[in-house]
Amino acid sequence: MDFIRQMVSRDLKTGKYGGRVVTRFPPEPNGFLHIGHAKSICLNFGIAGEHPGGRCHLRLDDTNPDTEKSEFVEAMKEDIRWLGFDWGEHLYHASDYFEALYRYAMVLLDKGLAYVDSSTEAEIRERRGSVNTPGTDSPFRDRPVEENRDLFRRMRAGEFAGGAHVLRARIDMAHPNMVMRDPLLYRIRHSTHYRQGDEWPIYPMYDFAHCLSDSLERVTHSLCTLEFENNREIYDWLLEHVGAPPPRPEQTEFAPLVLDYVVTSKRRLKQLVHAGHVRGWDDPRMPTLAGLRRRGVTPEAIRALCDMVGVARAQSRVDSGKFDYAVRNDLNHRAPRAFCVLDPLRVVLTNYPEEREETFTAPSLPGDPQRHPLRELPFGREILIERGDFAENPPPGFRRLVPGGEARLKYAYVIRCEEVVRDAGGRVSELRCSVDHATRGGVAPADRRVRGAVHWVAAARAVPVEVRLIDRLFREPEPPPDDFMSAFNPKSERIVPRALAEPGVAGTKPGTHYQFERLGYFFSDPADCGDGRLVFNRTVTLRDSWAARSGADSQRRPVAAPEAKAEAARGGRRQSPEESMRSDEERRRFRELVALGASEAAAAGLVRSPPLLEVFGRARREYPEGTASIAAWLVNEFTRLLGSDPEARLERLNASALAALARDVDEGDLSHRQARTVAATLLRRGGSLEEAKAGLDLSEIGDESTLRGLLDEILAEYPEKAAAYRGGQAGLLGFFVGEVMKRSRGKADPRKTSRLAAALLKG
RNA sequence: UGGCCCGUCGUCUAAUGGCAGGACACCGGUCUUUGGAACCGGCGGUGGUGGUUCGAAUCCACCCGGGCCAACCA
Repeated sequence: MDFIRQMVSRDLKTGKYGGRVVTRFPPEPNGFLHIGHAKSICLNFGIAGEHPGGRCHLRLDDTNPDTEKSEFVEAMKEDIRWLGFDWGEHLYHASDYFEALYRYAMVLLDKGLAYVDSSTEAEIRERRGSVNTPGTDSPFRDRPVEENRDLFRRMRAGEFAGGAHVLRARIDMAHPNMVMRDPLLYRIRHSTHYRQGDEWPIYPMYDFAHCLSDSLERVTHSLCTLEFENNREIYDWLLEHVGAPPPRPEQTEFAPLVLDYVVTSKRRLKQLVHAGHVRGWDDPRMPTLAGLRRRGVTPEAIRALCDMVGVARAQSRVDSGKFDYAVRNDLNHRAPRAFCVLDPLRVVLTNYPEEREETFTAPSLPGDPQRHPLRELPFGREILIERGDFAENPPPGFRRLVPGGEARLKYAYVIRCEEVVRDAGGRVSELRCSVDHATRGGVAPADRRVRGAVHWVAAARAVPVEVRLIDRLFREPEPPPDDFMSAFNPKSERIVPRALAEPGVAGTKPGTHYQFERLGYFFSDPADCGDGRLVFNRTVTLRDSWAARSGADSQRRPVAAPEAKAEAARGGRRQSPEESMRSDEERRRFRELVALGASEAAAAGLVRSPPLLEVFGRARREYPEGTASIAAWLVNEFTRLLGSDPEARLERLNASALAALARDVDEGDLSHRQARTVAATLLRRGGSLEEAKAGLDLSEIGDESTLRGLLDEILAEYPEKAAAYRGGQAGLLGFFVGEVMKRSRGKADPRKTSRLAAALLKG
C-alpha cells in the first residue's frame, strides 16, 4: 500500500475527518488531459472508490479567464469517463466560488492580513528578492484597513484597469520560502470568463482559490504533485487565517508520472499542437488521453500502468517499456488476429494451379477458440508476403525465406523459394516458389521442422488499407527542457498508404483493435475511417526479440544507453563534522562539546539545535561524568522521538530526568530498551524519571529457561530458517531474535536472547 | 548565498528497528503454425563515511548526488 493510502487509512482509524474520505481532481481547463494526469485521476478516484461513502470531486480550476475554454472542460469530462471513473453529482467549478472567495478576502483584509498593492508588476517582482536575498516591503504594505477594503471593493466593481492594483497577503517579505513573501491573492483582469462572462473583473490566484475551494467542498485529502511542496505552507496559512472550519483539508504531494520519450508539460503540448507538429490534441502520437485513445491504447492499460508505477515521493522516470508492456498485456487477450502486409513482395507458386482457390481457416484469437470464431483466409497462386521476410543474404540466425530455402505460409503451406526474379533496376520483384502439397493447412510432416512462419495475403483478394506506423514523438528519453523540439522525431509517423490486409478486415468499424500478426497492435482510426476508407494506427509493436538481437528495426527499439550511475558519491573532502561548521562560533562550541566528552556526531547535532543544547547544558550540570551519554541520548533517541511522535514536546523534558536517565543507563540499572520507553514518556508527559518509570511496565524477561522455551518453539516452527542460518545466512539471527521479541511483547532481554539463539542454532 | 523535498536491482516500487521482496527490462530454458503469448529459471540493489542499537535500508551526524521555489500561470 502506498504512503497516501496508508495515511488515509490512518485518518479513517483515528477519526480525524469523522470517517469521511473526500478527494478531488482539479484540472485547469486550458488544455487536454494527458498520461500524467491519469496517475492523479487513478489515485484520487481510486482512493475514493476504495472506501464506503468516499467521494472524488471533479473540480475545474477555472480561475484564469484568458486561457480556459469550455471545449477543454468537455474533453476532460469525456477523458475521465473513458478512463473509467465517475464523479457522480460532484462536478464543481472554482469559478462558482468567486463570491465566497471574495468574502474570504475581506476577512483577511479586516484582520490586516491582506493589502492592496498598487505597485507595477515589475516593481513587485523586483521587491520579491531572490532565493538568496530577502525581499523588501511594498510602500503600500501598511495601508489602513479601511483604505484596503475600499480599494478592493472598487477593484471588484471594475473601477480600475488591469494591472493597476493587486491584492496580496501580508506575511513576510523576507520569508525563506518565496511563496510566503506576500503572495498575490487577486489580480484585475477585464476578460470574459467562459462561464462567468463579464461578471468579474478580478480573479483569484491559484494559492488563494485552491485551498479555499478544497475547504468549501469539505475535501479531506488534497493530493497534488511534488512541485507544489512549497505551496503547502501558504495552503495552511490561508485556511487558518481565514478561519476555515476544521477539520481542514491537508495537502499531500506525490511524484508526478514522468515517462521516457514523452513530454507532458502543458506548455510543450500546446506548442506541438499550435505549431502544427501534430494534427491536434488527439493526434495518435500525443500523450494526451485523447491521443492515446485514438491510437488504440485502452483505459485498462493506462490504469494497469498506473498500478505498476505506484505512488511515492521519490522523483522518478518510468521506463517506456513498462508502458508498452501494459498496452500489449491488455491487447493480447482482446485484439483479434489478422494478416496485413505492409511492404508486399509478390510470390508466384509455380506448382499451384492457375485457377484454383481454396480457403484456410485460422484462429482469430489463439487460446480462446470458443469465444472467437475462426477466420477465413482465401488462398491462390499469387500471394504477397512481407519484403522483409525474404533475404538473399540472410544474417546468421535468419529463419524466414531465403533462396532455395523453406518457410511456412502461416495456416497455408510450406513453400520453397526456387527462383528470385528482379526488375530492370536489379531489385527483387518476385519470388517463384513451389508449394509442398503435403503441408496443407500449414502443418509440416513430423519428420520435418520448418522454423520460419510468415504472414501473407492472397494477391487477388487483398484489401487495401492505410496504415500509420506511430513511433515515439521524441528521440531522446528526456528531451532537453530548453529546446525540447531538438529531440522531435521526424519519423514519429510513417504512413503506409496502401498496405494489404486479409479480406476479413474489409468493413472494419472505426475504433476496432487488431493484432496484425507479427507486426503489432493496430486500431482503426475513429475519425479517419469511413467512406470505405480504412485507416489503422499502430498502437504498439509486438515484442520482437529478433529485431532486438539483430538490431534490424532499431527505429523502434534504440539501444537505451544505460546511463552510467553517478558514482561520485564518495568524492567529498569535507567529511568530518567539524569542518562542516558554518561559523567560528559554531566551531568553537563544537570543539567545546567534544572536549567535554561528547562524540563528534552528537556534538554536531547539539550545535545545530539550540533547544537541545540548552537541555543538554542543564542535564550535564547534574551529571557531568555522563556528558557523552547525555549528548548521545539527546541527539540519537530524543531527536528521533521528536520527529516521529506527534505528542512529543522537547519543552516537557525535565533536565534532571534526562540526567537521571543517562545515569541509570550508564550504571546498568536501565537497559537501553527500557530507557527508550522511558524517554518517550518523558517527552510526552514530562515529570521526573521516577514518575515516568512508575507509570510504565518495565519488566524484562531475562530468565534463560523462559527465553529458551520461546526459542525452541520458534526453531521447531521454522526448521528451514534454522537450516539456512547454519548454511551461512547470518542475517537470520535477527529474525529469531525478532520473533522472540514479538512473542514476548517486547519484554525479552534482546542481548540474552541473541546470545542464546546463536548458541542454540549452532548446536 | 536561502528554504523545502528526495536518494533501495538498469527502471518503478515494497520492507514502518528484526528474512532486502515484487513488477518491468535483460539473459537462459520449455512450449509454440506470431522471432508473439504462456510457463520455468537466472542476473541484479539499500549513494558514501562515521555514530546509536543485541540488531539499521529504516534512527542520528556529516558528505555526495538529484529535484522544486524568485508569472498579476496552475
